[in-house]
Amino acid sequence: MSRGPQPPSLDFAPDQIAPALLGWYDRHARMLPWRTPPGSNQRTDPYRVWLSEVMLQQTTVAAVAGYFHRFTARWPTVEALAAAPEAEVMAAWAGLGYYARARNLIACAGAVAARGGFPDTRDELASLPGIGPYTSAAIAAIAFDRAETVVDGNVERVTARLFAVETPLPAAKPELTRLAGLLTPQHRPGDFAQAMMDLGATICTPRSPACGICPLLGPCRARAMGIATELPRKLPKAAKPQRLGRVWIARNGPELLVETRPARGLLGGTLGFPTAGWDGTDAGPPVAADWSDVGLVRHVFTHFALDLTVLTGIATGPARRGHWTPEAGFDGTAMPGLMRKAWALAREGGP
DNA sequence: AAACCGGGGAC
DNA sequence: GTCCCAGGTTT
Repeated sequence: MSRGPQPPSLDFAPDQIAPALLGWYDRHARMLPWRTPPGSNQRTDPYRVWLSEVMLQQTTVAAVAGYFHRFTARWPTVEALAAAPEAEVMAAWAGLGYYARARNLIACAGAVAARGGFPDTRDELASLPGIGPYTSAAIAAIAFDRAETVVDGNVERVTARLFAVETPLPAAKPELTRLAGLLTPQHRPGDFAQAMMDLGATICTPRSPACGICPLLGPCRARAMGIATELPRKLPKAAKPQRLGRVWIARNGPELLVETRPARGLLGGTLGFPTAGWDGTDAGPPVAADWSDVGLVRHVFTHFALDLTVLTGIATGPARRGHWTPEAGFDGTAMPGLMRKAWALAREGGP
């Protein structure tokens, strides 16, 4: 039988790592709203695991906690979430970013409710919208005690350092996944996955790892070599281009002109004010008005930076785009960060 | 394989 | 301010 490349000879046996890490986790696990404490036999609710893991994609515990509380208070079960109006879910997600996640969340809730609950295997989970290799392994391990290997950015960093993998990401990803698999125990795989992520978040941090208090200090090869802070190596990233655009904030008596963006693409499906010039469109004002330039909003997206000129005005004709909504009770927090900034500027300098 | 998706924290 | 971080889907 053909074998892949064998690991270099190590100073430790891979199966020694899980017991050491689990011992540390039993003492130092972070208390998180979606987590059941280590050792407790409390059942882990797959709905809460799924919701937290989707929210945590590309973001941090601190950013997610408030959203998680609001979602679970309002929609305590996946069936409740599946039954919610889409616009309410999008509004509750506003500010968290990557809005395709919210659209996939809604689609996934519908699929899970229709089949009578979450599947309990990684492959079935991975077939659901918005659930890829990371999230499927995390739910299978944490909620269903399956011995799946969970690989996120924390696990990549811990593993790269432990084994001193010097190949830059993203090319190193398959090797790091294979090495992480060598560490994954059959017993308590969910706690092990969470322990790896806690270690990466609190001790084995990107810039200033606290190696002195690390439970894996002994076996860590990068630490021994003095290159822990340099790993994982990454290919240099391209500079972000600068884009320019305009946003129009129009009033008509007590009403504001707002618009729901197309479901796909940039800020897809989110509420905001009509814009042009930065997102592939080049439309004129959405309504006739005597526009005043009240300033510039700067915002940085994943792959470009944006300077958006904010224009305010009193409508003198019918709206060509969007719809009028009463300004009284208008909730700026139902919009993404970019539109919140524009709205804040308009309230300072607008009519 | 590469491009497309926002926002927050550390420094 | 500037740098750095972080999964899934689509093409």
